[in-house]
Amino acid sequence: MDDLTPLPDAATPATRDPDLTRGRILDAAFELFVEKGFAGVAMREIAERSGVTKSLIHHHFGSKEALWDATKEQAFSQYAESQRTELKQNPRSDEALLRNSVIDYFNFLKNNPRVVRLFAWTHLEGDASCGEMDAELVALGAERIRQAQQAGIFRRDINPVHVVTTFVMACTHWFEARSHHAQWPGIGNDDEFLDDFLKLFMAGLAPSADASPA
Amino acid sequence: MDDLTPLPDAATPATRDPDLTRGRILDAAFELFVEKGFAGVAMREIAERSGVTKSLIHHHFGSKEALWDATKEQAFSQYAESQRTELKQNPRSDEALLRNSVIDYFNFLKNNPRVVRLFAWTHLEGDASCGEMDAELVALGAERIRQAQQAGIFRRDINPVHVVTTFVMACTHWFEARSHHAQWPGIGNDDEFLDDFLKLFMAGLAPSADASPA
DNA sequence: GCGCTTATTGACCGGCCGGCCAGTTCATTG
DNA sequence: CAATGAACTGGCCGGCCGGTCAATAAGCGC
Repeated sequence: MDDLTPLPDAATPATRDPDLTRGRILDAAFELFVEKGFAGVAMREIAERSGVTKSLIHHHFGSKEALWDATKEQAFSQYAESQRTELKQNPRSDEALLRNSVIDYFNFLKNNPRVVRLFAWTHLEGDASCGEMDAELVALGAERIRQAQQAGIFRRDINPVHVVTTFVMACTHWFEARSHHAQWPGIGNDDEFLDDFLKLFMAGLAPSADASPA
Repeated sequence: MDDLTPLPDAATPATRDPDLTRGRILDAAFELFVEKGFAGVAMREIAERSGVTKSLIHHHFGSKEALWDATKEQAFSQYAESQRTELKQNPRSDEALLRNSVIDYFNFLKNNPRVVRLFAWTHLEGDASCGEMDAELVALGAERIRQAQQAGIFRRDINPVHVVTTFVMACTHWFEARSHHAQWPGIGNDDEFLDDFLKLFMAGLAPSADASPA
């Protein structure tokens, strides 16, 4: 039955496939929620975009809020998995690792603008679930920095969690607030900003000559 | 029927006062929009909270969108004035000025969480008006940094706009995404984070020993 | 005092909202 | 081959949405 299915594309799958239907609904919900936020999207829109009846969405997800939760959970679990693998593939703790982590995180956000927006909506909701998910990644990164501090690679008088927090927030807000600073005179593009931020960040972390160890 | 109205306090001003009415509507709209966003608020709620009829809001502002625009404009003009006076009161260009600017901006956000949320909603809308308003302030700050660079106080190989951008974004996101990182293990409170960020930031700006002038 | 303007009201509108339900189609399975 | 249950549909519901309108009441210049 799957031999020459020429156009199973947008609508009307050749055969019933609840998993695929669920996925199509989630995809449409993701796009629309990310674009307009929970309150700004109508179930009818999601139904229309996913090529499915409104009733069917309720059948699969129960309610609009449950669909929103499912949307966030799918997106965030993908995000967490992507970040975790990236973080764990290099177990060494040095300056280059941190620099590359910043670059990787920055590029992830650059390539996943919808995840950035989803974070922003979630923050405004006060939903802490995405933060809990990040806690593990941050703890991992902070531990690497702590090791580098003890090895004398980075200055010791800064909370490693705040090091991670600083670069995560600077990168995230660069993309979240793009419309805010896009027109500022003299501002550079993504790569130029990343370069300058890395200069500031890495130099700020270097052990200071006059710093007295606690 | 209106003989013994015992409580004229919150509502029912003794006499008609359209300016005060406008203000009450704007206050209620600000609180609600900031809390739930444009799409999440019903005109009926604003009417109820401000002690005014829904029709009266339309009389004064025309439409929900116009009220939203008026709300943003009022809040942002207050923000801009507050920041401008703070920035212009100290014309010198040195390390202490930048440090104090960061502290002032950080504390402004800390004391005005509703402005922070309004920025976030506005960014998600893609509305660039608040960014245009900030452009003037940023240009002013960047010029100060450029002067300090030429005086040899800061390293010269970083775009001054990116210096401002970095601290603005780190501070803003600290408050915007509080629900995200509030539960991270080992993270400090507002003042501890500000201290650590300033250490990183100021040390990162110091002229590097081995930097060759362009 | 008398109008004129305008602030203010409450009732009302068409339309859209999320959700529900009775019914139909389909795949599985015993 | 039933028949059972899940996938799926169209239509409907009560209620809320933003907005309008005619009518009233209060300030204000004359």
